[in-house]
Amino acid sequence: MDRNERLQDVQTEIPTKDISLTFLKGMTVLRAFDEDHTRLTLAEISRLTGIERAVVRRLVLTLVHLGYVRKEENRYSLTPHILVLGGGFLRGNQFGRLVQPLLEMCAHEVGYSVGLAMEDGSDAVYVAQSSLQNSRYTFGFTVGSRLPLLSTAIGRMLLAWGDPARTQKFIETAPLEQFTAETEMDRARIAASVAAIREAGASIVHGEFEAGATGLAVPVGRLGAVQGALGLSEPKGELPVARHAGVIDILHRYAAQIATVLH
Amino acid sequence: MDRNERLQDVQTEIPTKDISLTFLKGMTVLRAFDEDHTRLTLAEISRLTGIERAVVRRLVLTLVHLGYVRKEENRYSLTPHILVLGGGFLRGNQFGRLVQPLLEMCAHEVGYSVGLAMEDGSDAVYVAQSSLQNSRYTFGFTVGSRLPLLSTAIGRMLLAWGDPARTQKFIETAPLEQFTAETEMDRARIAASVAAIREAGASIVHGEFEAGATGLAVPVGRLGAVQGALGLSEPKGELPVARHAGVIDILHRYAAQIATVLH
DNA sequence: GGTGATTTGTGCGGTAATCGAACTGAAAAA
DNA sequence: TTTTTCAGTTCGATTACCGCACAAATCACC
Repeated sequence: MDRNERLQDVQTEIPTKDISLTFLKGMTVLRAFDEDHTRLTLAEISRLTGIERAVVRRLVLTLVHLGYVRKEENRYSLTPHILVLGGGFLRGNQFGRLVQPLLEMCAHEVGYSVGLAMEDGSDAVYVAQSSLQNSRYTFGFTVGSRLPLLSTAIGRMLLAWGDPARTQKFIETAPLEQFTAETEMDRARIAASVAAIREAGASIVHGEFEAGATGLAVPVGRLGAVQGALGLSEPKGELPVARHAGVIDILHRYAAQIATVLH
Repeated sequence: MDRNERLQDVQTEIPTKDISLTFLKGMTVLRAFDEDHTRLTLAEISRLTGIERAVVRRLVLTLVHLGYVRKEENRYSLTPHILVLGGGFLRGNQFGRLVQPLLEMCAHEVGYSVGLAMEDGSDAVYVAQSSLQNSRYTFGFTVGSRLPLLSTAIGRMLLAWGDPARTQKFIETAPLEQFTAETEMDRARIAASVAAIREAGASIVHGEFEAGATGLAVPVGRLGAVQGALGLSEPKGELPVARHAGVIDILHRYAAQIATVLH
């Protein structure tokens, strides 16, 4: 529901000058395909986006023509081709060749799956991720997964290490969602948490996004010019607090290496 | 050069009916950002795509407005937001939660990094990948990397397990690129190789894409309704031929599990 | 400092591409 | 059966788009 409304906005929004409305609508249609909407009819897309059905049809047909969408019966769904768009970004920034091996070594050393996220508007986005080879367990995050900035260790780390003015404004005004019983809903206390994180150079947040899970994160890049955040999630509270400092040391070491790699 | 020409084609191509030209151009602009072109000026995009510069400007501004592209000085580059598009596809198809853990376990068992690829037009596209936690080495492939169908183990596996008529036509007509000295350039022999792979239910290709590297792959899904291919690349020829059968057995076992997960 | 070749930004008139309503027909649901 | 929901098509109105042409800024080279 929340996301649908955001898609609808595109329609009614005052068109800033030099914006191509047709392209805007096309991208809106493309975004309509997400985690919860993998197979859509034209009418569904039309309702989701608020775009006229005949228009949706032509835009979707364009996507089919380009190979991003396939038609099966009368439902449309994304093809793997959509991944190529992001693939160029990943390899162009050396994620595949240089960053990924560092993440793997880091994960091996700390004993937990680690991930690298970058800021993206009002979210953090996973850009790389390692995993544990002997565990059936996974959070289900992938490259391209989004995390809320206000309620996760990685998110607050990005806020703490980013532009102070922007961060302050974000904490004061950004929408705040209650994910778990423990999600902090008091903006002043979030601001205090972020300040403490900036002081410490590391972020620890417990149970505010996934119940029971603890997140640890460190910054990648210089204060005020943050490039991303390196972090891990530990599901069950089995990581003793006494080991936190050691894990963060390891993360810091790899974060420094990653920072040099990301030119 | 090769890719640029492909982008140009979009312009001159006869517009099939019910295709939105503006959206088509917009997507062409978005595709102009790839591995080799991470930071582009408007004029460069215009040359790359063959689209009028003023038009490019409006389309790029639209992408900036949507957060997919950022401007720094007078160059434009992709933001991590581009990954969100593919993220919906990945999680919607259960790659994060169900497929990834299987890949990790498989990699642990065979001792090599394994990858899952799906067919995408005239290429194979990596949709998931495990990794080796104790090695600095990496091929540099990421999710969204493309592999040629004709010259790789994974690619030929997809051809062998796919629709026979389409496969035959593809082998006869698809462009054929010489990647290494060992790349097979004789279409008849490629057809024979694919036929043998179909017979064997597994694919082994040596040095035709990356010099010295051996690829092994098995199909995911039923013959004629292939969903993907599970494979690994072994860089140095250190995997003795005697172990191939054992590795392929393991891959088959995991491929079966992955097939059931991808509904 | 000057000159020529880059850029990006902008205004505007013509037009072609887009829109959107209305209708058909088919399929699914009640 | 009726009712609803869907995709596809047609066509006239219009508006959003195109693309030229000019201006201004930047850079390189001499």
